[in-house]
This record gives sequence, C-alpha cells and structure tokens, in this order.
Amino acid sequence: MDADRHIAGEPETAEMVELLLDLADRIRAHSESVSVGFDLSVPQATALLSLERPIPMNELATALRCDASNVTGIVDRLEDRGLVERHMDQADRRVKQLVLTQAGRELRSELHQQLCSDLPTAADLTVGLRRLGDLLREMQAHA
Amino acid sequence: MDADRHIAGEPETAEMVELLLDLADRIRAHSESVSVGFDLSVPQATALLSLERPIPMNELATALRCDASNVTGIVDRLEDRGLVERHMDQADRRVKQLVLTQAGRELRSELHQQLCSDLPTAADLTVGLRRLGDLLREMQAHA
DNA sequence: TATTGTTATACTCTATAACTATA
DNA sequence: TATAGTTATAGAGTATAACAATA
Repeated sequence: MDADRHIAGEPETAEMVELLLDLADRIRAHSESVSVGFDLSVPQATALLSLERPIPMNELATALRCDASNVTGIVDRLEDRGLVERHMDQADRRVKQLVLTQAGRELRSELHQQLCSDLPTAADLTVGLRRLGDLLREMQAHA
Repeated sequence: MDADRHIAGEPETAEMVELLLDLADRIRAHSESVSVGFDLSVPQATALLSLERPIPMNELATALRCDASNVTGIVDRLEDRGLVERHMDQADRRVKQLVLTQAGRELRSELHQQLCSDLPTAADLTVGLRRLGDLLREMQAHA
C-alpha cells in the first residue's frame, strides 16, 4: 500500500482531510436520516437534544452555531408541535427559558435512543469502537 | 476517571454518539468556515472538490447526496462565476459533462489546500493524527 | 448603552412533481 | 419505456439589519 511510504506533510494531511470529511458526512447523513424519521430537521433534532434541561433562546443559538434570529423560527415549529414551551424568566424579563413538554421529553428520549442504537451499524464502528472512543475523548480534551 | 469502569452497552454508546456528533459538527463548521472564505456554500465547495475530473450532473447529485433537481441551481451559480462549464457528451446527447475552467481549477486547488492546512489546527488533530488515520482507513474499508 | 428576542428581507438548499429531449 | 437534465413550487435554514422591551 502507498499509505505506508508517504512523505510526511501534505500528502498524508490531504488523505486525512478526505477521510474526516467523509466520516463527518456519513455521521451527518445518519443523524439526518434518524431526524427525518421523527419528522424533524437536523437543527430541530439538535435543539431537542440540547434541551436536557431548560435553557434560554440565547444559549440554544450558541448550541446550534447559528444567529439568534434563526432560533425563533426553529422553536416556533417545535412549539407548534407541542414539544417545547417558552417560559418567562423571573430574574430577567427579557429572557425566555425553553422547556420540553412531556411529549418533548418522550420524543427526545426516543431520538437519543435511536441515534445510539443505529450509529454503530451506520458507520461500522464495531471495528475500532473502543480505540476510537479513546481518541475522540483525547481530541475533545484538546479542542 | 469514570470512563474506565463503564458497563458495556448503552452508556458507552451514548458517549460515543455525543463525541462523534460533536466531531462531525466541528469538521462541518471548519469546512463551512473555509468555504465561506471563498464565497462558496458547502454544497458548492463540495461540488468543486468533486470535479477533479469531468463528471455528469447525474454523478454530482450522487456525490452531493441530494436530488438531481438541486444540482441545476448549484451548477448554475458556479457557472455564473465562471468556475464550471457544461459540455455536451458525444456518446449520449442527454448528458452534460461538468468541466472546471482554469479559474475553477485554481479555486479548487486553493480550497483543497486551505482545508488541509487548517484542519489540524481546527480539530487539534496533532494529538493522534496517525492513529486516527489508521482507524479511519479501517472504518472506511468496512463502510 | 447593552442585551434578549422578534420581525423583515433575501439567498441557498431541499424534495416532489411535471416537463423536454433523448435513449 | 426509461433516463438526463430542467423547471416550478413550497418549506426550511442562514445571515443581516432594524426594532421593542428590558437591563
């Protein structure tokens, strides 16, 4: 294999980029496929997953890595489906705390479970699951 | 650390999912950031990267994992900027072969280079770059 | 003055369905 | 009949800028 006799630097990095982008793409495809199964867009599903406990709109925008103006619409659609409620914050009346309804908590749980149970199959992670876990934890610690 | 004394099964998988989704998200954020630097959307940038050599619209849709109808608009915008051309296929007159212009080849090259040079910094991959490479190759082989 | 959330706007991506022209 | 590509349509995400209420 050519992989063993690369020259340190660009060539190896280029392959890494391809592999990582491909991995990210497959994970993305998986989570999108699961989300669609619940009639949710990826941002909507991410929002639900972010709401393990109540947070302000503000913070959700950070979690979704998008402008605050977008959160309005995303939460609107979740609220229309009875999954989320906007609660007034007593300490700061500008803030709205996002709280999952019972239906929201149930859907979030199913979503989380399905993401977990299908991912190994999707990416065929069984090969190096534990090693990958160690690596990812290491990488996250330095991120 | 708690990581060492987990019970095999769900708990570990759940952590893996979080780590993988987070990794995919950071890679996505990186490639989006680079793309935006070239005034390209992610699908547009992906299209450029897919055009190392001419391919039909058809095949680009597969590469972008989207419906063929979307490719028309994406290629339109690249063509408007003089990065891509639609060439007639002599063998099958229904087919349009997508070919990068000189400007397209140059932009593709810069894009590729910037994705490579910035990714290690973005994800702090220097930690386990080689081990990760081995793992990803392994995973891809079984995908 | 600064911040939280909303609204208005404009652009891109997305799938579905119907269409043209080829095969 | 089936396929390649386009068009029309409608819905969702995205950022920017301007706004009201509150701090």
